[in-house]
Amino acid sequence: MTTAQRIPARTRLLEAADRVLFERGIRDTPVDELLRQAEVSAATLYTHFGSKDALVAEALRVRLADWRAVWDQYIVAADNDLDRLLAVFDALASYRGDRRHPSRWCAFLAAASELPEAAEEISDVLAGDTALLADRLLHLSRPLAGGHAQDLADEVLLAYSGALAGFLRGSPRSPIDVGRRLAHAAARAHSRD
Amino acid sequence: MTTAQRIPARTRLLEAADRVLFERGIRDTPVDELLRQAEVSAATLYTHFGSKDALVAEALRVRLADWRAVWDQYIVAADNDLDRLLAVFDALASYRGDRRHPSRWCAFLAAASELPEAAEEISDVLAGDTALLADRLLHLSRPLAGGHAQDLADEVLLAYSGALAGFLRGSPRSPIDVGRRLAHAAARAHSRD
DNA sequence: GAACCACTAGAACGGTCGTAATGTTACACC
DNA sequence: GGTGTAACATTACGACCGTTCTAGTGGTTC
Repeated sequence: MTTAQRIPARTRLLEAADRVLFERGIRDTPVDELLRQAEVSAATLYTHFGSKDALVAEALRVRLADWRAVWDQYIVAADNDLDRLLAVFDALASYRGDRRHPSRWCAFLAAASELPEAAEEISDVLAGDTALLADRLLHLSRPLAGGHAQDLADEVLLAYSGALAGFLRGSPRSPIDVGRRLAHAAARAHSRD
Repeated sequence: MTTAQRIPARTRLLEAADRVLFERGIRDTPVDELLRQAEVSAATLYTHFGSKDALVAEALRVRLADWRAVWDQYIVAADNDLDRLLAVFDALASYRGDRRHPSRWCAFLAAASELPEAAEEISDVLAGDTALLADRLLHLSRPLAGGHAQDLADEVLLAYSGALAGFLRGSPRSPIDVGRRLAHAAARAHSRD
């Protein structure tokens, strides 16, 4: 015990936050629960982060960076334009399969929904997630749809968001598969003309 | 004043709930705000509904019924199979345009996201919404996709959910238009084979 | 060995929220 | 014209939550 656990308190807090916050719900997770999970005292949390909101924001930023890295891998691994565009669904499947980042549906959309008037710091991360998705999908759409790249990108982003919302509905069929099919159909529709 | 407002307290409460709850956020709306908006006393709320949760559940049930009715109209008004399937987007645009039912994105999905461990009564309404959508879309998909009707229905439901999530992201392009296009592409893809 | 550091445990504060209780008013019906 | 019912305004209670405070511990550094 003591500090022989080596992992610093700040890291343990962020990991506990990532593990609990988006699975149980941000509002439904009291600070005490985070303290218990991280095996950290209240004073430590407040010296490191200043507030629960700030910890939430930081946990979201970490998630966004992790997610971006996973997505990167799948884009690089794909070997044609279509697969590169659809890689976002493979990355999502992989990210959700990783038990270190559990989540009922989507951490960013959940934050937006649960905390409508959250600190700007928090809503900024959702904006960052959306911007990342929009920018990349637009870029990946260009070789497939040319002048209609913006339309295709919008459609894939919507299919992606729909897949996430599908988890909230508890769909019997895999939302990721359905979303992928949908994006595929959109890509074919745009590459035909 | 007095009871000369004719509209009974119960109705005023439900209307206020519908007006405020899903725009401001269910958890972010304290009971006092509902009382103020409905011009009703606390005792009246608790004699009529018993709890805030029960009022929320009832407001959701009313929404579901209203939404179903609007959707019905658009299905009836459509004059071919494709338009009948896509009517869900026109109905959504109409419902969201109605100022009497404001909502940041979707009342049912928001309830599921904001109240993860809500009373069963509440999560039942989300299940009811999903079931309504799934059943109807499957039925409407059959004349278009035959044996692949289930796939098409899944895809349209996902496009619909994605459009709703699009409002959370504050998309610059109209999520409903994008969702409709996506559903259209899916329908064409399935009717070709 | 003293000063500092990151951390711990636990209690306490201030605020908010859902809910219940209390006492009052006014229309509606027999 | 008296009674019942529905609604009224206001206050109080009890729980919970985010945050702060107090006091203390163990290890590292000069």
